[in-house]
Amino acid sequence: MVESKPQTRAEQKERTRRAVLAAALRLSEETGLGALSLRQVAREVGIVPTAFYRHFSSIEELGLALVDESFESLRAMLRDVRRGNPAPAEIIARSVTVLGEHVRAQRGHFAFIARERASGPRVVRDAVRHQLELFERELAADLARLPVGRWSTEDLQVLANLIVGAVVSTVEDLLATPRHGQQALLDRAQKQLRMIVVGALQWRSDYD
Amino acid sequence: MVESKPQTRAEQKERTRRAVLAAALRLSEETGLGALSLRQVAREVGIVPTAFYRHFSSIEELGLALVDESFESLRAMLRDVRRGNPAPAEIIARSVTVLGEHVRAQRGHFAFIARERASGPRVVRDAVRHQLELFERELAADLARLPVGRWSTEDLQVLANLIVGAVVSTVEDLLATPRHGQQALLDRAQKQLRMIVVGALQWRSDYD
DNA sequence: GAAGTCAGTGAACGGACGTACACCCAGACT
DNA sequence: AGTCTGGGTGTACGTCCGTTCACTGACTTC
Repeated sequence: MVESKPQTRAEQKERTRRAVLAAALRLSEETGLGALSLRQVAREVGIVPTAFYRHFSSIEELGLALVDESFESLRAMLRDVRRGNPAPAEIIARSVTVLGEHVRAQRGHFAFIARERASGPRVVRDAVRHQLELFERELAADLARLPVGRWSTEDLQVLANLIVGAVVSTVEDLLATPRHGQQALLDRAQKQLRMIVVGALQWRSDYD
Repeated sequence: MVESKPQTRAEQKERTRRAVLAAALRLSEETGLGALSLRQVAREVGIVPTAFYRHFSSIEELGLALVDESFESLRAMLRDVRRGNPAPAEIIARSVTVLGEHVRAQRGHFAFIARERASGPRVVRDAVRHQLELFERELAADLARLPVGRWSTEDLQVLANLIVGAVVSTVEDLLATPRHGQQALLDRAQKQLRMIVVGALQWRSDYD
């Protein structure tokens, strides 16, 4: 591997590192990270197997880097939703639209999270679950800022967990569905989120 | 392998077949089915690798058998919920309790579904997703029979999908949580299901 | 411009894998 | 009783794997 004009050495290293991450993301979509071999990744990138060690000491460590990368995509999505300060009534519709766009644009990252959350090497799986938990808390904080409803902290957590679960489930379905069927799934998700919010609002006054 | 007193030949074969399935279920909980080797399974069962072929022609085919087995567990759970004709107001509480019991008793099957739904070999993953879809429809039919609410067929599907998603998500959390923390997850699931149902009931009158 | 650093090379290893094949021998069939 | 059937055995193969080691040569440092 030499790959065109590297300029500085650090720059070239970073370029290869990114190529390794991209290759691993692509290949693991077919087999899962746990069944991915260091040699496959090296072959895909066009380097010799031993060169892999210049960047990561194992597939697991590479996996942890992919967790970081993938959750950066997820947070970018949240930022994209918040951008433009949508009115409360529009938040759900906007969120679902943005979700569809980001899943299409960053398919690999979303697929990685959905997959490795349930099946990766233990350390990777735990990292994904931990990050998802943080993400849930972040969402709960966002919900707390809404001018509608006055939920208790605990109810907010439960609600955020329910929403994240529904979204992850939607993402999994999106990933398994050809382009032309995806809008129907997004419409369904919108309906579900509305149901959840309506239920949560009612909940407070009726059962709490 | 010869294993004590076989009696008839078919009986002995069935016994080995079950041992193979059990071993594969146990081992795949650590690595995922996609990273499971035929030799590992054979070693665990105590037979020579080539004897594996007397029962399955590949790990994938074994996986499909595990899909059947696992969904049989899932349906047994549904039957267990229905048994005793719980009053509408108790259905959620009873369902959640039964869920907890069955996840504990058939941990392997539930873990298999949760895992391979997102990560298995393609044919296995598709089989799991297909079975889950059938299960959703079955649940929708159950919901339609309830004396509360009058949902449209489409809304029933959407609602069933939301419920199944929430339950699967709960199962995944249960599987990652030590015994003493599981009741809290079940309580949370109960709250979430109540929110969903309240929302769905409200939904019909407000938005449909 | 000499010395040093380090991403990438290439050969080699021991081990695990899927699968082919010839074989064995206890239960089933006639 | 004699033959057949088929689950399980044992050996052997070619391939892929992770990891070791000594190396090279372009960029960096002084």
